[in-house]
Amino acid sequence: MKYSQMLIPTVKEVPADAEVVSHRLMIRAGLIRKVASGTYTYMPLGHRTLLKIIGIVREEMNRSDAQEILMPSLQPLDLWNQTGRSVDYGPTIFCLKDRHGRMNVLSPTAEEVVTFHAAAEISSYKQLPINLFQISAKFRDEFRPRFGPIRSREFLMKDAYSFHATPECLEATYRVMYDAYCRIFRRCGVNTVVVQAETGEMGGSGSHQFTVPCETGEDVIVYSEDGSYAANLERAAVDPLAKEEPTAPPPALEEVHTPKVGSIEAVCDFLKTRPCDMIKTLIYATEEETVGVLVRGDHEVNREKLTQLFPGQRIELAEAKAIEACTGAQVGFAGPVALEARVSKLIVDHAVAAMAEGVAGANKTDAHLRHVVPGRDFSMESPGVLVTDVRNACAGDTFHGKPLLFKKGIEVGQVFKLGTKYSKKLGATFLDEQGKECHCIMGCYGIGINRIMASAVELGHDEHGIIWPVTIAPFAVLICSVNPEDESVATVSRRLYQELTERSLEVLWDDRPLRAGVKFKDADLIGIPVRVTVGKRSLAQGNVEVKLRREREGRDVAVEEASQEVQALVESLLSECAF
RNA sequence: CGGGGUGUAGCUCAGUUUGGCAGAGCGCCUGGUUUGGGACCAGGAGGCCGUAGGUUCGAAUCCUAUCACCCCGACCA
Repeated sequence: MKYSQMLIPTVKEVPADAEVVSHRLMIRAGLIRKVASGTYTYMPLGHRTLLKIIGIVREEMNRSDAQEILMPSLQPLDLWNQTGRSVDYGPTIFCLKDRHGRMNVLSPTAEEVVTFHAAAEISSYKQLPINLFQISAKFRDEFRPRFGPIRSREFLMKDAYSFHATPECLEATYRVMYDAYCRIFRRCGVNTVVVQAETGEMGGSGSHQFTVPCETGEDVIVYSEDGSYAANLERAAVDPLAKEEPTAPPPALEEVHTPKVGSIEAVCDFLKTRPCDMIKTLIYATEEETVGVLVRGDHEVNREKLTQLFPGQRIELAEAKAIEACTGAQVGFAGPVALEARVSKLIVDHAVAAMAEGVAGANKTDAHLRHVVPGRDFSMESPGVLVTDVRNACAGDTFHGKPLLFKKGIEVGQVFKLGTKYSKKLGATFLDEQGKECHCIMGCYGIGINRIMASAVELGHDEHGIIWPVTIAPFAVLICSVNPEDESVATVSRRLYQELTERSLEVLWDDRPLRAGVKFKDADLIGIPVRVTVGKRSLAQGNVEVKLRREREGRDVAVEEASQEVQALVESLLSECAF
């Protein structure tokens, strides 16, 4: 392909709305353009990279005996109502009404539709297991699209769904998918960390998340230094803290007047104390009960851990009105003392149970209590009270005695064991060998195609531009003709282009009649792994210059040997991404 | 959804405080000189100042509404 004929709109200056490095470079290199918030067009170069990634994903899925299908993005809301996910997903789901008044969703994933097909087409254990996948546009009405293609409202996802007769069979396919994912990310040239993950609104019993560690990521990975433990923050467990032994018997409760001082920070300021000396009391509500949750002032409640304690229920922070009704005080003054009687359950985090004493709200507007002693001033043993782990891990925590470390990352893939959640709701059953009707056991497996692309840029770039892994680069080789009007340069360039193309290499030929500097800057920006520079200067010695994008210096190679040499280079780059 | 910010040329942004000819750099077009790391000279095209109302002799500038986009937050009581 000739550069002069291709739409590669590189820019020197970055549009103001690009924040993170991958977003900036993808715009500067002319890979993408924004259409509206969270929606992007992939320009020719960017599209080629998407196709490369899709190709690798497709190959590995096929190799794993998954079968490709294509389901509609437009799906009846009714199916989503049947599984209850129209509610679980909430406002993140794109919903639209057609001219007949029917409600439709723009698919964020496809468990409902694929299970609908399984219900219709699968009737015998002899048809199982089966693994179906598609690569298609997905839609999420994100409350806040950001980081360019990393969190967009429309994106490309590979989603696979497997159906099984037995848990062992699911286990086997789960393993196969897990291995396929390792190969896919390795072949795409992005390093991933695999962590235990929560299943969120997908439901199910087990999950692993594939995360690319980098600063831009929105996910937090928690791990121990020796690698024996890794989980995402939603799931990361912590050891209970050691019980603080008071030096002296704690004084009696003391009420202090704290007018309009509601937040942890304000109370600390006002009472000259520290967040870690406070007991934070949060009031949650499910459909039928009110729940009190106690964490230390410097800790955060972990929503997933809390949700686990109330299976089958939605648990949300209570509304201000409900909080006032429950505590008898304005928001900001809830506290554990005498709270047990006002809530149906009281969840106490281990770290609170370990405190010798603390400061807490007094359940009375504009008042706090000092010297609140867990166990003395509120029970930790009665039936309505549960002492457990409900907070996020944080710096200083350990698990199994090993210090926990934290790293940000971009989630690029996740595998789930779903179980029978969807097959039960949608009636996907089969007859087993005994003729007994059973529900299909399911797994599902997702990969964010655009996120692989963005992650690769996050991992592979320098101050001049992108450095693509050869496997997903838009082209493997760039021929840069620095004096294209010179006859010998034109001839040698054309010859090299032909030779390399005949060797099945994908070549972009920069034939533009521009100054060398401009062309080199563009070359660095778009990040093609191998650059062959053809110019009068080296041609005088019968040479061209061959340079890797990731290396500073190139070297001269005789024209006759150039294509052979370049092919060898490309192959050695390819072997770095082989598994 | 809450808070903050920004909408002026394809891009980055001045001009708005204090109302008075629509600006700069980059990019684009033409001609010339250059030609291995974003060249130089000369000429040129390009904007209903987000949109709709209002105030005024006069509005990019002041007022009102509205839309879009960006940032922070959205469990820290």
